[in-house]
Amino acid sequence: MLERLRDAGLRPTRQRLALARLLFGGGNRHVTAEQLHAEARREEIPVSLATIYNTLNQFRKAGLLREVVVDSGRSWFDTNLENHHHFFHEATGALTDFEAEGLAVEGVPRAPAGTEIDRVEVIVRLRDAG
Amino acid sequence: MLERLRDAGLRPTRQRLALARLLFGGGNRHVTAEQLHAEARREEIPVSLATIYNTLNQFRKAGLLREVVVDSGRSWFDTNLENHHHFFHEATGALTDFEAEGLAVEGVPRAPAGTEIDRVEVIVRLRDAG
DNA sequence: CCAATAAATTAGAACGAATCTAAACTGTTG
DNA sequence: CAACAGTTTAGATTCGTTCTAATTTATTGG
Ligand SMILES: [Mn+2]
Ligand SMILES: [Mn+2]
Ligand SMILES: [Zn+2]
Ligand SMILES: [Zn+2]
Repeated sequence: MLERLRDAGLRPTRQRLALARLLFGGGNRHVTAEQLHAEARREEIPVSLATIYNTLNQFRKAGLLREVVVDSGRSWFDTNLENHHHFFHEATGALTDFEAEGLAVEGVPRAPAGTEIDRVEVIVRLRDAG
Repeated sequence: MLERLRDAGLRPTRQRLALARLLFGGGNRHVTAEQLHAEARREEIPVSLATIYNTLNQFRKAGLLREVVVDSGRSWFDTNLENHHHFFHEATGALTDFEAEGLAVEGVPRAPAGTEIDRVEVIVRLRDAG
């Protein structure tokens, strides 16, 4: 973790180390700022909400996290940096990955003049079956 | 317009009629609540911001508008109900349509148990060329 | 037409997510 | 270890959106 932070040009402070452990210590995950803050409190890591926001944004800028926009109103952060897409279940707010391998998006038009394609994002919105 | 509102089960009030004219009177468009409110003021249509929000949400529920989520923090409403997708230019906030004809999304995995696919949304994020 | 009634609109308060401020604290360097 | 830049923090602030409760308006059936 220490290495990872240093490589990203971020001082390995207590808070950043603890949050990096929560975020990257297990498998891949999606979190909101409030969720991560609650989790830190549970683990008795003393960290303010302001620092949670600072850290998530710094990690994102450093390329350690991605942001996923599925719902206006709150931001999700994603530790999975692989090429992948998302299911989003409106009813429950559940956000899950699916691999981009096997998925083909064909026939995307040319980008408007002066711009180029940064990313093609696919969001599969789910509803309850029935 | 009157018909359209009645068919949607919405009383054709002054405000709804005026807003429907702004939204559906010309070609297709994308608006935020604040944008529509500013436009109404310019046209000297007396309508409160609360009514703008009420109306946009009622129109969306009635299927007269779609919501487009490209940025956490503000909602976009879209008068284009055809099957289409979006370019989003992060730098400028410009949101533009492209037709779904010619676009193929293949290999979308099966929906998780208990759910079914509602919509497959493609967002092409743009950056400045260079 | 005119009540009577239900529905819609409104100003302003409230809310939730996110950012900002400026003061205290901590990691790094020499 | 001293000095300094970088970081954290509580609390204030901002912004988009929703809520509240009082007023106004549309509809209906007499
Ligand atoms: Mn929403
Ligand atoms: Mn954003
Ligand atoms: Zn993901
Ligand atoms: Zn559109």
